[in-house]
Amino acid sequence: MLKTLEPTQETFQQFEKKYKALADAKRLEILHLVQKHSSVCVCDLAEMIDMPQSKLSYHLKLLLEAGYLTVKKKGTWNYYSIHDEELNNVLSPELCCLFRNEDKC
Amino acid sequence: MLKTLEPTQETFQQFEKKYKALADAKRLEILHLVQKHSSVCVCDLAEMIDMPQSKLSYHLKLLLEAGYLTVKKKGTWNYYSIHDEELNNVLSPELCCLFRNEDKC
DNA sequence: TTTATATATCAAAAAAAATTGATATATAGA
DNA sequence: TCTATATATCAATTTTTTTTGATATATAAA
Repeated sequence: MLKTLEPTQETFQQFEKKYKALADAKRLEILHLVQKHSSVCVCDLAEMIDMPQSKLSYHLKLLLEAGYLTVKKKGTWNYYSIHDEELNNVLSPELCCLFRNEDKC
Repeated sequence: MLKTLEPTQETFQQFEKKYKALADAKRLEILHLVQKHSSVCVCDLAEMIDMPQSKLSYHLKLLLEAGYLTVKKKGTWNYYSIHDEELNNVLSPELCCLFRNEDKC
């Protein structure tokens, strides 16, 4: 059908969560760094961004819960990567360039 | 030049502000309602969204400062409208449909 | 001029989010 | 097995954001 459905309260709440995760300079920097390195473990990232580990883990958790990151465990290390589809759903194409490597950028 | 510039701390802070403004279900609803009505005054909007006027003015201020809205004064009334360009800069095309009327939606 | 209405803003209180330091768990390597 | 490292999580504190009710300002209408 062609008709646009009226967004519900729930819709707005879902986007609130998505945007809240992006509403922090440090988390945006984290996303950018993760993108740049494709896959990074917490300790390396903590060094790059100069942030205490527990703090970083907190921010990673928010980004993860919002769907912007994925994790893979390797031994004691947790490697984080960008979840492109989720980011693309939310960000304008111009902004995606900040968080993805694309030919067109 | 073709090379992508590294984003600075300042860049991330600017986007933090942009996303913060969107990181609230009520503000998203406000944006949607303003879009739907093209141009609305505070008192009408307050009724539509069932929100005390001072609270609404607070949220309108944040959206205005983030650049997503414009105001026009007519007598005692302040009419708010969507600032499309700003929204488009930040939102994915799919999301813009929530806040704009477009042929393709 | 007086009265009523629309709006923004302010200060105080409440609520939510972020930071910190400590600790628990799991794994790798000696 | 023992030790060291990577990570997540927790409780307490601090910071930021939101809400509330009151008030000031401006305009319109009587």
